[in-house]
Amino acid sequence: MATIKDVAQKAGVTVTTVSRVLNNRGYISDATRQKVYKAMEELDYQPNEIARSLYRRKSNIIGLIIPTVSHPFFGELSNYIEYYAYNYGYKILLCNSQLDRTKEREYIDMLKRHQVDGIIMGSHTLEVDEYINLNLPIVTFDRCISDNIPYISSDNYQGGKLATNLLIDKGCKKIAHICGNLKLNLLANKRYKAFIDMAVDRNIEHITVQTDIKVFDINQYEKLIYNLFKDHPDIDGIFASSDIMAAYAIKVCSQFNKNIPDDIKIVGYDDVKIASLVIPQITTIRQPIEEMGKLAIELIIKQINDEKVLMENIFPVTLVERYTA
Amino acid sequence: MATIKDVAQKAGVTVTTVSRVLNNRGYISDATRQKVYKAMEELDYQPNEIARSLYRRKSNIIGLIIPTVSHPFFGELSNYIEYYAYNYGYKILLCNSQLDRTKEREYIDMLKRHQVDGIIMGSHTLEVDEYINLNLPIVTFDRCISDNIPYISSDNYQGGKLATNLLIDKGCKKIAHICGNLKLNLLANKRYKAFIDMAVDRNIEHITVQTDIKVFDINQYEKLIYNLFKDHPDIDGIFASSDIMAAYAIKVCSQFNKNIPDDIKIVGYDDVKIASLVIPQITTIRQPIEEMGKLAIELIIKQINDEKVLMENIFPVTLVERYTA
DNA sequence: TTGTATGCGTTATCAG
DNA sequence: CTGATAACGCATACAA
Repeated sequence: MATIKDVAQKAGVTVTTVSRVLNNRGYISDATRQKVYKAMEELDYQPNEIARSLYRRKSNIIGLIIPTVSHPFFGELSNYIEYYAYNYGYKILLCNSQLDRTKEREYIDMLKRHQVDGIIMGSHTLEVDEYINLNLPIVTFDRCISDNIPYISSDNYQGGKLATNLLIDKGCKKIAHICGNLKLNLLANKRYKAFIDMAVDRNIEHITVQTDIKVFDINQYEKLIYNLFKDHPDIDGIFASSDIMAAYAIKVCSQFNKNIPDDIKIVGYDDVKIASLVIPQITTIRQPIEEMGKLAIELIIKQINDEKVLMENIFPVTLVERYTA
Repeated sequence: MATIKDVAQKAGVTVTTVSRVLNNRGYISDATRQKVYKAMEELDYQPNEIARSLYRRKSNIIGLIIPTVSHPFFGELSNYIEYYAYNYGYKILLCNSQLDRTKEREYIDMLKRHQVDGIIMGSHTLEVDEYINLNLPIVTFDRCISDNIPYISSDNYQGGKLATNLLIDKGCKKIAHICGNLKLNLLANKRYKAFIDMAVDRNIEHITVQTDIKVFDINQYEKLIYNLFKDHPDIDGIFASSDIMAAYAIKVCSQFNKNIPDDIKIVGYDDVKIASLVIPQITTIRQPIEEMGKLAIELIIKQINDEKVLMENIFPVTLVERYTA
């Protein structure tokens, strides 16, 4: 790889001059500018961003820590995050924590060593104090860590309310909520809260099942739901905390010969692509994934530029009625 | 952020010594070693990987260019790629080309500027010569670029053969193949080849529809398949070149009130998670995604270490019979 | 308009 | 066993 020195030599000038034309700083005669351009061309010169980063103390890299990009929600989110990052001149270092504590901690350290300019946290297995001492622009998804770390979420309570009320309005008498592990202190737990509130409020029999700590490990879903149906054959409504869970619920329904939506109704959450792809198409609570990804990048960049940011960023949700409820 | 200088100062030694304990090089007395450790601890020192990269001329970063991580196949693949990269001490810079020529080119340049140690190419919109001149360890998925760039693929011809023969064996009389754009010079085109060969060989009426150039843009699938069904209502077998396409085919079948597998049979490709999640569960050709991701990393690393690598890396496929055929 | 010298944080070479 | 010092590739302050 050619360096700035090679270019300088070839163009018969010093590195300073080359640097100048590279960054359009200060005055340079058109003649030398052309010479430099020519030399750069001939050598296929690309400035070394590592060296630039070192000098500027800024890498233009943002770390993204999520449970796993293979989960459709995070896959779609990551796609948008990377898209907008790139538009703003930033790059994304991808980290799949697999919701493993040790791995998440190692990733954070690794990102700091690599001098990332900020971290987007979609994985939350650590305690609050491990995050607040990071001393780095951060934005989290779905978790409120402290009052000076901005977070992004959908209006979980409202989403839970819409979903639960829909089930009840449609005549369900015994409803279940399938959700991630409530010990994880996530804002998604508000969906659970809303579920309970509505069910109690409207005096409907209800039950909740949680995943284990590895919330996004989809391999556990089927058994979880299977057992739910086995223990409670009379359930006639399900509010699943993700579309993937809802899809598994549909699958298990077919094993139990339960007819959707006649025997049992299902509402999902997220509105990922497959929600409208599977048959029956999933009635769900839509999160604006693209907007959320875009804002994550904007919040990181604002912090990098020392601009003020809103700490609480809650996006409205919408009920998308399809076939399952 | 504390630097090695700060540590040196605090420990009352020079940076040389600190660097030594950091890298376990040369002799150092246990006393000073402890002093240095203590200072590092107190300052929460993390070595600056940017500076290290500059000196070593090695970033330990691998660039990953794919169409989009939101597509389940690439989402799952990326998860494994990142997983194994991390195990080997490498990090992944994520690039979603969206199958845009300009973007792909820009990403390649960007990755070179950032001094990545290698590039994994899952997106192929450019001409051969744009790839062969980049002078960097590369491995591609599903495309043979030149005889000194290793590529990874599944046994596409065998996959196409298995799928097509299954349809015919099960009694289909008029079969269709839905695939990506054949102008893209991908190895996946061998599935098409096998489809044609088998159909001709066994004298079965057949037809093919292709996506446009943006092969992984799933928004076009539904209309494509809808039109296929409209133009050819008598199709009774479909070989889709991905499980996602297969899922869309299922969806459209329900719109046409076609019964699966009685009226029409469908075979997908990939065996991503959702193939066994949707109802009816998709009969498909399985690619070993994890192994392929793992090998991609290993091939890159071997090249980085100047070891010999196999150029052609074709994984066997297996027919997974489920419900749709 | 261009060049010289210095520093970004680290590692390696060579003395001591 | 430890310390100066140069170098990695680039960008800036200051001179000329």
